[in-house]
Amino acid sequence: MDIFVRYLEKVRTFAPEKVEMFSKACEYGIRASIYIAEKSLLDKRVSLKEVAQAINSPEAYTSKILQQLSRSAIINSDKGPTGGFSMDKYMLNNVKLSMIVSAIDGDEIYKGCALGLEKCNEKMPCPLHDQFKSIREDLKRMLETTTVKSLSLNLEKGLTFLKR
Amino acid sequence: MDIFVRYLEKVRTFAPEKVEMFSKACEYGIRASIYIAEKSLLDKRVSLKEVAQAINSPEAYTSKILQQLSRSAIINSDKGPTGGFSMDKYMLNNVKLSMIVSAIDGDEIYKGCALGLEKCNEKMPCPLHDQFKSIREDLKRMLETTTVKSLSLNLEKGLTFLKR
DNA sequence: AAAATAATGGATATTTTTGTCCGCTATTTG
DNA sequence: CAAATAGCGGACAAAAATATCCATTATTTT
Ligand code: FES
Ligand code: FES
Repeated sequence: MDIFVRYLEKVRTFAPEKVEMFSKACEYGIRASIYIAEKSLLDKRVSLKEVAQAINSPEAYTSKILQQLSRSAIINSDKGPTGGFSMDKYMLNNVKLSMIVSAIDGDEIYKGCALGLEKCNEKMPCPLHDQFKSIREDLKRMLETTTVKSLSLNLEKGLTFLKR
Repeated sequence: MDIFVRYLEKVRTFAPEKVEMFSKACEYGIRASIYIAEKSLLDKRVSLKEVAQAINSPEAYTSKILQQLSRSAIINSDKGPTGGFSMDKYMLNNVKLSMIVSAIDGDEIYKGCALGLEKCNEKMPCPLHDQFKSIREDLKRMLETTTVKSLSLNLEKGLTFLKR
């Protein structure tokens, strides 16, 4: 079976280069939020440049994503010297990953059909519906129960990394 | 919280339109395989046109995907009159979804990091690694244990649908 | 008030993915 | 062997996602 997969590797001339669970924008958004949260725990604001360096993301693109998170009231942004991005106490204690994902990728991840049919639909399920449902629910539950704060605490302890 | 999400809906001016677990190519590939398998169970070959209609996909694009599956030896293709696509007995009984996904999307879905770091890595895990791992493993197990045949049998029974 | 700083918003560019077109090859039928 | 059929392969086109540029706005410091 591993041989089979290796064989496919060579033959795969067509199709996507990368396929990930979240969009790049969302990945940057989550990583940035965790970094901002970590610094906010120490009452520090961070500039766009700092964020982009910390999470190893393109600066200008990251700017767009932070704007989106700011508009969604998940993070604060302040202009001018001493300005930058931060997360206030309330958000620090309450923001779940699901909010960031919703703010950037929308709720397709929850409502979408595994096989791309127009919305997941119990009444006319696609062939993969049953098998997919529980996985999607696990993912949803995970995103809805995981706080950004808990992730930033692990980061601070040096247990996890935002870039390599 | 529901109000929060609805609020985001409006504010969401930036970012991806659709974010799905598999690429479109892979979705078409899986749906096509299930359809071809269903017909092959009745010893019928199907043309590209039939497949595209059955799964409601763009014909020319579907052609590319079927070529890929054919090169990967998952389905057979025959030229000329009476030609078309089919799945032989062996494949019919042995093809798992994971093989189709590997053939089209590659194995990024198994190896990739949830937050987009260069490959998932136990030694230097991203902040979401632990939470993500079990979900990814569930997904992997599901794909590796689900046969195309079983899905096509449910389809034949009218329990599931390839288009709406 | 002027200068410096940092985010913002809009336009634009690049890359990737998705989708199309069309002449070619192989196969079957008559 | 000619005609019809059906997939193949390469080039091309459109759409979406990702990424960049730069002038502007808001804020702070001097
Ligand atoms: S209908 Fe496809 S996942 Fe529910
Ligand atoms: S390192 Fe990110 S998922 Fe394993």
